[in-house]
Amino acid sequence: MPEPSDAAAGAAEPSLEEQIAAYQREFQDLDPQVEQVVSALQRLNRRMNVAYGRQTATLGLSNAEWEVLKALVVSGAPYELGPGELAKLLGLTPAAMTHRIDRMANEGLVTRERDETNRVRVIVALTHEGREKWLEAMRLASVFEEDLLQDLSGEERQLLGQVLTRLLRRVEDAQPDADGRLSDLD
Amino acid sequence: MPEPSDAAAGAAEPSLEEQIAAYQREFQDLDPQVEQVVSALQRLNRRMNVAYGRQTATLGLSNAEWEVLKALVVSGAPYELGPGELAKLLGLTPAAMTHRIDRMANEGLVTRERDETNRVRVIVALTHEGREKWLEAMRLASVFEEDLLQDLSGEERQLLGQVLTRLLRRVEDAQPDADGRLSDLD
DNA sequence: CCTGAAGACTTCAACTCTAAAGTTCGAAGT
DNA sequence: ACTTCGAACTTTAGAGTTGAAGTCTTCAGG
Repeated sequence: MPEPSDAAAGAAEPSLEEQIAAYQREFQDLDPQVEQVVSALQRLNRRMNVAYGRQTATLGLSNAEWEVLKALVVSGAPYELGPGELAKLLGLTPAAMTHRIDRMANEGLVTRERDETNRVRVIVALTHEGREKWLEAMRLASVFEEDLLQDLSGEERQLLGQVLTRLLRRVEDAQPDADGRLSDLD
Repeated sequence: MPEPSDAAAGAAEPSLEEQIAAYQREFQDLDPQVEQVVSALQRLNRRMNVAYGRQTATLGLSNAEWEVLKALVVSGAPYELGPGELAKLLGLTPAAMTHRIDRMANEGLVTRERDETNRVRVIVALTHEGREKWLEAMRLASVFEEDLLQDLSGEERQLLGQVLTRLLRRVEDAQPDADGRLSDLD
């Protein structure tokens, strides 16, 4: 048996510390404190997304579907949006949204109808089943988030929230939505 | 001229506050403090990724290519890794990495050769041009990051970095890499 | 009215990723 | 040496995305 010639075996992901050390080695004028914040933030976010993905998967929901459900719920009653609106909110092209809605309509998560008062528009509406799925996913997510922050004191949570919000404001002010479609949904 | 019948026009992305309010309206047992942290974190991260994407694009680099370059640089001299290693590090399938390397080799960012001591392995090596591209991108990124954190005091930066690192550790301990390929690279 | 322009959505072709099968090579056991 | 097994990579088929072109509808002006 050829021993796992550490091709894919030895490519352990570098720890956060190792990675930061590597950056400093390769690029001297780098503030380690800044890099610590940025790298931890990005890595944390990725791990969280993986966790969300696993959870929604247990409900038979893809991340793509989860995002559409979220957008509809956040929009509030009557939980209706057009494909174009959804595309913009999720940061997809309208074409992609057309197909995504196809699939979700087939699964009964949403309905698609033409708006009779303005026949150019199409209305995508959350079904009861779609809303239930969202609720289930939300329950899982909130447990996970609560657990994640468990070790933080109330004060730390507050501070963390405030600082992150300040940073967010700074980015948003700096990039005034330049191209129209930024975002995935939270 | 049909006036922008607010189909895609009126779908302004909800502000962070609006979104959190919407979640609470639709799902009562939600800790607003937790949600503030999580939502700000996710949104901030997305905006940052958009910013990185714009920057690397000005260098004629896709985000995909940027990630491969990062992995190679972080691996240290001689800046060589196998396709399998890269795939694992970036959280892609080996198949996807094969194609990505094809493209990057065509553009001269990396070279691909068979390892003559073990002809099963393939060695992907950073070219001089690839390293230069990485450096340019890194310069842009570090300026952006420095600017982002500009309003934070040294103390705040330190605290933020520590808290995020604690959270990261918590996630990583909880999901011991379950399926083998988690991650994009930071 | 009829025409032209612009909006909202869909269709189409090209691209990238995943999952699974296929190919090639190296290391043991016999 | 021969065979077999496993590892590393590539190839192939299918899902999902983008960008561009196309369709349908509405509205404004001649």
